[in-house]
Amino acid sequence: MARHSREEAAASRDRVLRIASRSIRARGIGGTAIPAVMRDAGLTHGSFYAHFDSKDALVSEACAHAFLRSAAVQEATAAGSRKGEALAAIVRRYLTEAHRDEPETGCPAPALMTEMVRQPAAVRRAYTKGIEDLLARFERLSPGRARELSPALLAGISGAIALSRAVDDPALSARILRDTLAFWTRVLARKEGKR
Amino acid sequence: MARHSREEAAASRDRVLRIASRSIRARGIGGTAIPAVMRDAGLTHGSFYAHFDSKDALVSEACAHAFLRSAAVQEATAAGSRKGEALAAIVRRYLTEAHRDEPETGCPAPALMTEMVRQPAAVRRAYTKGIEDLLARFERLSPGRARELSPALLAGISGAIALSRAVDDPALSARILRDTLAFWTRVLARKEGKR
DNA sequence: ACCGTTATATGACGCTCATCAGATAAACCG
DNA sequence: CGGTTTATCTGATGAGCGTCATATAACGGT
Repeated sequence: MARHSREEAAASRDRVLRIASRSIRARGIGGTAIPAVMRDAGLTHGSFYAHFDSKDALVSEACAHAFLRSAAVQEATAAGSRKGEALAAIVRRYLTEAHRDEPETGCPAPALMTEMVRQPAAVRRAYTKGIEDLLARFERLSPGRARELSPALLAGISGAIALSRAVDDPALSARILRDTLAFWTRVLARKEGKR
Repeated sequence: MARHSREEAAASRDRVLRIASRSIRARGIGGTAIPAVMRDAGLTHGSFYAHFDSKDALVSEACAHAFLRSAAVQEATAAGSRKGEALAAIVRRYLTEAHRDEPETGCPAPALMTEMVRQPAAVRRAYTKGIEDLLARFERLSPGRARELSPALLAGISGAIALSRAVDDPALSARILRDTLAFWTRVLARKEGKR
């Protein structure tokens, strides 16, 4: 009911941000309501504006946060794979049923793809920054000179995750993941072979 | 204010459906409001339920309608291209800035991708049917035996359109379209070469 | 000519949302 | 210790939503 200490307040803010970051991936931006986020954080809705200027400000930060977490996972995957196969390892981990079924901890790129067009400038900026970083990582890890391949790869795997979630037939959903993984694995192996 | 004739009523229903079909692609499903659709159709909100059982029923029909219109465009493109190059022609037409900038008349696959997970059964069914038909068309038009390539292709081009719309940097948006088109054109040409 | 049907319109219901105003009380700071 | 700051709560505002109840009046069939 009353005020918290600096650290407690910072922890509250962090909790709200983390919950929002998961919520926008699981329920979308439009489906993320401030009252629900605050309730999940163990607070009442009114205190929201003590921490953030607006919903847009929260969503911008939450979006950036989601990309950061996702980036950490990818870097860890890259670090745990053999030289030149890092990108293939990332793709292999990306196109799984686990990733499909857990959007709230997954990559924000496919989760927010279609909603972004209609978001205010600050939110789109955060998303674009995340996409730029993703592409830069792909280019850095590309075997051979496959720079122009990165956008097609990102579009391909994020599109596959989004589609596999959208479709209501489990067999079709699995096929989308499986065939897309097989395709890109072959493409990346060929690039690797070529040096 | 009063009743219309059978034909006029059917025309009203059709108008509502067509407007909804455009609206879900441009504004999303959550962003499509019945009052707005009815206003655009020149009616008041209350008469909506004389034509449709619920918003979900409207969205289901609108989704199916959007896939049908999009299919007609693709079939026309295929018919106007040389044998074996139909798929490449479809992709070339798909990955354009015009398609990116006109979602309301474009393919519903990228427009609704991320919202579908959270839709009721009937709506997801309509979307899945549309995706199945799309994949079947791609397989039918595939040069050589590129059947397992279709899901990766659909994910790749719909993901590219969605990403190119999401991003706020025009240069990046254009690059996503250009590089993805170049990549798939090369892939399809190789398959064609192989017979 | 009539009457049941129905495509519209008006208006209301209950809900949820983003945002803000005011009060409270604990934390911070001198 | 005293005064100020501020994290939180309660509650309100106004808007928009999907849905439905009711009324109207023209249509369609008899």
